Amino acid sequence: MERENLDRNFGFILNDVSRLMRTTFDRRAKSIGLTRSQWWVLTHLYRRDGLVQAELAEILEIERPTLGRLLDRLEAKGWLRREPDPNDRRVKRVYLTDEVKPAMKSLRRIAADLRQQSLEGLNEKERERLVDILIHMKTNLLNLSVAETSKT
Amino acid sequence: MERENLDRNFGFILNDVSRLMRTTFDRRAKSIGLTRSQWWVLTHLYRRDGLVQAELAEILEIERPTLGRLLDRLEAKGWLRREPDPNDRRVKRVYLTDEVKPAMKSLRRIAADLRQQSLEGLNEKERERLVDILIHMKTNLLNLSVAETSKT
DNA sequence: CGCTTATTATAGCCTTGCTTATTATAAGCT
DNA sequence: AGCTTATAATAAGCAAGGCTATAATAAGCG
Repeated sequence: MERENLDRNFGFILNDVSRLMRTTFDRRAKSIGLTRSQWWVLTHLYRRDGLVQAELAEILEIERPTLGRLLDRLEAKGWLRREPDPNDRRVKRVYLTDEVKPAMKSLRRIAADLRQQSLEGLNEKERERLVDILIHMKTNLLNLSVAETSKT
Repeated sequence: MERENLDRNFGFILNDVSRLMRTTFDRRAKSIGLTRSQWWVLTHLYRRDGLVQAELAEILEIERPTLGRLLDRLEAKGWLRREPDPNDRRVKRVYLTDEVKPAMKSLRRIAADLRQQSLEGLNEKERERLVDILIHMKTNLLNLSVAETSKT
């Protein structure tokens, strides 16, 4: 009979939670002048500077053009520089500027607070459980994606 | 010490899962000519036709301008009509066209399959648990949102 | 060496989020 | 009735996803 309960359609609840986390983060980080996506880029570069754009896009699991425009905005605001690779002229490597370090601290604080607040009322076991389930789902979905878009 | 484990940053895993579900749905629904967001609009109208745009936006939990443009595209493709309300000339009511019904069946199939496939390998109890946790989180986040954006 | 294939970055276009501003109309109050 | 406030829809502008196409360059191979 497949009674569809719209209120418990988990696909959309997931979507809602994801959207709320993004918008809340962005609202709080607005004064710093960065969005969550931008922060995520900086976080990865912070650990590993000088990455090639294609590598970075791969790590972040976003498309290259999407990353390209993120970098445009970040570069325009002075958070990073793109430098040509001396060995491969197709390549540009991405380096953080010195402005980044002080901002990172505030952003990590924002992220940690938000994580804490969104999980309020859930015990440690439930939190672990949640992450396990999400990782499981992600694996399922990635397998589908690979199967359906393989350009053979 | 706050060792940040990027691979288990649940905020981004959540984001990834949500994005993968959206893109997978959209890929599969492409031949019908609808996106997941558009399908979600139609689904609600299907249950309750003739809604006022502002009500519909409220139900869908999206901003009015966002809904407005969604409706533009849906109307342009002939899935619905906007009609003026006879009692309140500010208002437009939204009605589905007859093309919708047959398409809904395929879309529900796509949604159900995707739900099934993404949850593959998780038992009933875990699925219930997941939805409970997500609803809990959504409540937490909505409370934050209300507190931080109240236009007093 | 020279031709073909692969790869990097980017431009361009589409969708869906958000915000803020504007216009038309209704409702409320003195 | 007339003025003020509230509400509905939309326009305009920004961000971040996706996809396809293109130019430059590298790599592979006959």
